[in-house]
Amino acid sequence: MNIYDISREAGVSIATVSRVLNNNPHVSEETRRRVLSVMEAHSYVPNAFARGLGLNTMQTIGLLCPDAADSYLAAALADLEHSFRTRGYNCQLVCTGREHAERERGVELLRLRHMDGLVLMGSTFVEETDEGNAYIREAAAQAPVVLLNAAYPSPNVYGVLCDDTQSTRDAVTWLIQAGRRRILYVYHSMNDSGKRKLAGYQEALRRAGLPLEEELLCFVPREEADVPHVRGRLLALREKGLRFDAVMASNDVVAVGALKYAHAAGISVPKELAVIGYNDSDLCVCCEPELSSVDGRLSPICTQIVETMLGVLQGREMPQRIVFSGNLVLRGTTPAR
Amino acid sequence: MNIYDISREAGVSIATVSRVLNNNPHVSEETRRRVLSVMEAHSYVPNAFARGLGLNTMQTIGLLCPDAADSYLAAALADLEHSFRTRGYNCQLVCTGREHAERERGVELLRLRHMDGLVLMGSTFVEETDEGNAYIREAAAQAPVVLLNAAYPSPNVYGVLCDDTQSTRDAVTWLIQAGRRRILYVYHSMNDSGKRKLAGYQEALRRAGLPLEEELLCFVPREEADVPHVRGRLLALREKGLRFDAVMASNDVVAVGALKYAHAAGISVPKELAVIGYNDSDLCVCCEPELSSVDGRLSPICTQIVETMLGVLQGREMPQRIVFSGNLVLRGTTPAR
DNA sequence: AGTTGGCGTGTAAACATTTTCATGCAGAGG
DNA sequence: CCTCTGCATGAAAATGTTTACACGCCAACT
Repeated sequence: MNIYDISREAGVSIATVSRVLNNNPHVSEETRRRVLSVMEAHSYVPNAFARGLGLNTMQTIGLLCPDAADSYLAAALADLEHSFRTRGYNCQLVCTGREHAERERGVELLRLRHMDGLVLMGSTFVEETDEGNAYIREAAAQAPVVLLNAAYPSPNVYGVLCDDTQSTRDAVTWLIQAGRRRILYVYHSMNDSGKRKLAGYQEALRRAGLPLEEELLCFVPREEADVPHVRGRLLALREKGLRFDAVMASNDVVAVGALKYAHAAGISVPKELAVIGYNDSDLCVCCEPELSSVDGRLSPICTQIVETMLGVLQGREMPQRIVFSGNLVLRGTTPAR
Repeated sequence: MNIYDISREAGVSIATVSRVLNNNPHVSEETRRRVLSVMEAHSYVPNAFARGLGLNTMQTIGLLCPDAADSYLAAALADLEHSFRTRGYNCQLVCTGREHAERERGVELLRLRHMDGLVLMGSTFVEETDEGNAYIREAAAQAPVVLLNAAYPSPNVYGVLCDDTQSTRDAVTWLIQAGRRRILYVYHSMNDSGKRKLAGYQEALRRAGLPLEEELLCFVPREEADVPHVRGRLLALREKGLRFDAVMASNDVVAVGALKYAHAAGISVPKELAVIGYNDSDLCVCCEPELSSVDGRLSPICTQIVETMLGVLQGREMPQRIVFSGNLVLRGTTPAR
């Protein structure tokens, strides 16, 4: 069943059928009805590929996700896909992993499958050097690129993000005002977002007039950023005599590791140790006590990503960088004040 | 840049260029090299839509996911996408939600976007009645449909699943052998998989000669299948005087709710209350004590789904139903024996 | 020497749309 | 009555591939 069969049966030309298909107003009501009824009768669906060839688009957005199993990114995935679909776009999922080569290969699909735009999910995609980000610029030369919680100033590249510096600064400042003085910062990544968070931690201490102690910075490589590893790591630090009365974590999983550490070491939370996570994920409410965390505003970020992408695709001028401010969500792992 | 430009510049016909593109062996080494170098020079990429039109496929699989934010499905998503991509297929993500109409609309995209196959992620998709599953049969008339952890006997529909009955039976039997007699079954869904799990619970009791007590079946509607709701629900049951020494849960989140209940009620786990979850998700190791759970074999299931799909697409005969048996993973919420 | 077969290559049709331009017709205005 | 305008419609070109078929050439048989 193609447009010719329909046109023949309806006694019109294929141009008219096409017009009906595309809701072109230059068709008489009667003709439109006749054509539609023939389509209905054969439950005709236009060929997507031919349409793509003619229009040079199949209304597809590529969602590049370093790890769909990560709860933060999974939530973003669900949100983005749903919003794009209700706006008439479908999403191609590409789980790239975090290696440069993998990400580059993922971006390649933009060209190979001729997508209309790309969403790079997470600041994993943005590297330190300009050469490292060459692949983003190349992609942006083909179609608009929108970054989730990251920014990279370059033509046709847009960033929608949470002000991680402010959020982390606020959280750490809260801890300081609650009387904590030795705040361990446990972080799992030094990508764009990771750096912004660290800066926030440092700013908070500086503003409070506290010293920046090197030994209170605890880096955990991403592969070891799981609960048992973090727990073990903190236990080891304690063994070595390090003392701290609060933990600021770069994500919720790491924070849970800190809670586990406290439990293992017989340290009471939040009395002896306060803990704040990041992302306000489902995990928080599963903890005992429930985990205080920073809400990274994922939902408004996703909404804005879709808005930005569609705006650019419609030729509108869009801001290249949109920042939301995070909120501290207090629960059981921070003391009452 | 199209195939004509390349052919002109390389001094060959478009057929030859196409042959080079498709690794057709009927091209002399010299010609192939010349064509390739011209392509390279212009960094030519064949038009995906035209190719789709010619070949009647764009090597795309539709992944229909009721909820990408669900950790079980998110893990499956990552696994499936990666496997399909390494096998040359790309994935279209569609987050359908669990409503019948939404799912039906998702399946519609199979036709509209001309995908090569559909993976329905979760037994949510399979309904009780044959009329309810009409949309699956219609989809299967267009392209192969593979169900994740569900089965529906119909032509061109394939199911890859975990033997939930056996797994649940084993887990409950373990609890019985550990001396527990009043085992509360908390479940959040009565779809295909949910029913199989419940059957396993009942079988275990029957085989052990224990009575099936209606009051020990605790159904929690899906919308309330989160930690605080389950916790509240169990507290209410306790208020009403119900006593139980173990909880078998239909997923890990529900199990965490039971742990929270125990904590709130001052009940010690696993001494006074044993808890077993389902799916062996990341959550397990975040609990205190760590959650014992049933490994639903998601990874081998995903691998097999891809295998089945590709097999069918290559015209091979594939089994319509493949079952893996689950494993009980014992951690801290079950007593030592 | 003539036939056969295989291989490299080219021609042209097929794939199913969209879109531009032309055409015919009806009604309005001079 | 003629012209002009606007609208419904159609013819044909354009989109960029794949592929069936034909052709010519050379080597290997008969």
